[in-house]
Amino acid sequence: MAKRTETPGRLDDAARAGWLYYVAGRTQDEIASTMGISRQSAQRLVSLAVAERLIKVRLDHPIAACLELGYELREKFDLKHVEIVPSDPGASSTTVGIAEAAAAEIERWLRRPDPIVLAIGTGRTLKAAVDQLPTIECPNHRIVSLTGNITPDGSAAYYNVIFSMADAVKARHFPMPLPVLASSAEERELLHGQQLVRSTLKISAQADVTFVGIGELGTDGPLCVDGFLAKDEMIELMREGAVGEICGWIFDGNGKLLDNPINERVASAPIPSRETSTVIGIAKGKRKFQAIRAAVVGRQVNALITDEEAAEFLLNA
Amino acid sequence: MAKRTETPGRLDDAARAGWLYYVAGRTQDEIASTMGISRQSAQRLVSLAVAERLIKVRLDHPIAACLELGYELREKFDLKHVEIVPSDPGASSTTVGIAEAAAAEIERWLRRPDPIVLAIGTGRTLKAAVDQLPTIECPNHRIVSLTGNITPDGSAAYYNVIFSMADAVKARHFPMPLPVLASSAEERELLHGQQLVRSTLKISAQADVTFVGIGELGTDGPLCVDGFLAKDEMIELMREGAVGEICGWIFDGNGKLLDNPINERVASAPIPSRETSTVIGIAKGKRKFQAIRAAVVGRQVNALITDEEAAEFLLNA
DNA sequence: TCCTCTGGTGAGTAATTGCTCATGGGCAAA
DNA sequence: TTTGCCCATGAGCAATTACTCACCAGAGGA
Repeated sequence: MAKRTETPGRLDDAARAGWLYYVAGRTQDEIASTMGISRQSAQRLVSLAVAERLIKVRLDHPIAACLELGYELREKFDLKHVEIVPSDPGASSTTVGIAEAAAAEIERWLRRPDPIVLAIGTGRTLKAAVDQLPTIECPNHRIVSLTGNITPDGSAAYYNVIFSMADAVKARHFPMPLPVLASSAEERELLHGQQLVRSTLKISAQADVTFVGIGELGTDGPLCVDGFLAKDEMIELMREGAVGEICGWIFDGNGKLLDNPINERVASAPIPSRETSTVIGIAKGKRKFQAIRAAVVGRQVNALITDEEAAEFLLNA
Repeated sequence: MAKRTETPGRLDDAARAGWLYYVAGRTQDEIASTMGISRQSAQRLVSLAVAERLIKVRLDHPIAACLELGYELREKFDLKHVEIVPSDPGASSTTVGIAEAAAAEIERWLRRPDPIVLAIGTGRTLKAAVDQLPTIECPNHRIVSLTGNITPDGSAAYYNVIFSMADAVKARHFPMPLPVLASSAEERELLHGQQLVRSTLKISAQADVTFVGIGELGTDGPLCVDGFLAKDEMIELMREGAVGEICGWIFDGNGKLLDNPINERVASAPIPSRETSTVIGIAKGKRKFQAIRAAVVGRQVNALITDEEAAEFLLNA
């Protein structure tokens, strides 16, 4: 709140100093001498001009809107990191743009000198992101997959991204030698009891950063298309309120994991702690709006890479 | 001139860094670590953002002294609009400050919802102002150049600002496909008789608002430097009493257009009516004092954007 | 193929800016 | 008038930013 008793001329001086500093580009020393005051006073006037919002800065570039949205999202949902890429209204692709952004973010983590554990989920978006990665040598890091790499028919899952990642990144990789869905809760326990799986699960729990795609449900969503769930199972799930999934873990509109037989069969590692690590959800596109919102409000993720369109939805929803 | 070949992502990065620095108020160190680059690179991106004019700074406070001067000028010379910016005693630039103010004024006009015709002259000051414009969409407005865009040597005139304007502002633009000076009065008539030119001239006569630079004469003034007039022609003109020019139209100390062969060759459109529209002159600097005074007293303009120094001269002259 | 040139990088350093603290003047209340 | 408070001031110092230099990688031409 501006002081009522503010000397009337003082704001004027602040404006003048701010003008000389920001518009005319003089140093505070020069301002001090032309205004006949000490350097410190000039500094104070300049910062007063800023504090009183006399100085308006704006950025004339499309990115500005994205940064703005990102900032608001970070505040609203208490996220650790948000990245918004411009929407391309015409494009129907669910990966263009965010794949590059996600790749850049993955790369930033991998370039860290201190050893980290990077966990990674699955899905088309992540695959596209990983395909954007340059070759990097980072022998200190460990990369672990959260999801199994065996499909119901026994073949390797195409969208299991850890192998694509291994092509580009020279680091120790830990795939998950499991199907995505076990046939029963008991089978899952059995599988998770295996020595190899247990150690991989243990590593995944230590992840410093996790990249996951956020999947929408629906009979033409990835879980159905890729044959993990039958159509009637999907319909039943949606009737129970399910709106999205991460690594196979199905959650409702509030982002709570569903308490139902499917989730008991999910063989993926649990999503690493959102308390102690960064879990970055990656998704865009109208069909995923509800899933993204649920994942964020239910704190299945604590960081987000998405596009303008989805960001606006999240802010207004 | 910005490199066309600028790596496309680089300006994006610069914008991002600039936003983080100026809008979000982060330090360059923080920016460096969030963007995964070195501190020096972050600094470079920030300064690139400034250099490429992605960052627009504006002072949103009427400085009392300037307001006062503006009011007195408006009264004394019966002007429709006066804007005074602070003087920077040290600076030799003839554009710093008024360019931003002029850009703000142009923007105010362009943001009007009802369709207007905005006419624009030429010159370094106007160019600098237009470079400050953000991108605006205003399909309802028409923007017309008063001066030709062809130099004596046949190349496009650099300081013909309508093309810079077209980069920033999405509106219908009407350049003037003429030289600045015709070789003779007859040639001018011939040129002005062309259909295309006639329709452009007609639009310019309907201008709701006009922005023109006020040029000083002198052998190192713009008309000579840019090669429109030879030195001896200039000397002759000055002996006849010429002190300034607007769009090439040369006037004497009382602001009366000179009745001489040069003015008969000026191919620019006439300055739109000061009775029915707003014609804003933009100029500052000691060398232009006489030209500004003449333009104002002779009512070649009926509005003014200048600086404190010139305003004081006008009040005391 | 080699050379050159452009443009980017990191390091080091100088310049500039921001912060804290002790001081003192002005003003209102006692 | 005196007291006490507020806040502007200047100094010194820490943090931050800008600049220069030497070097490197890739593009393009001889």
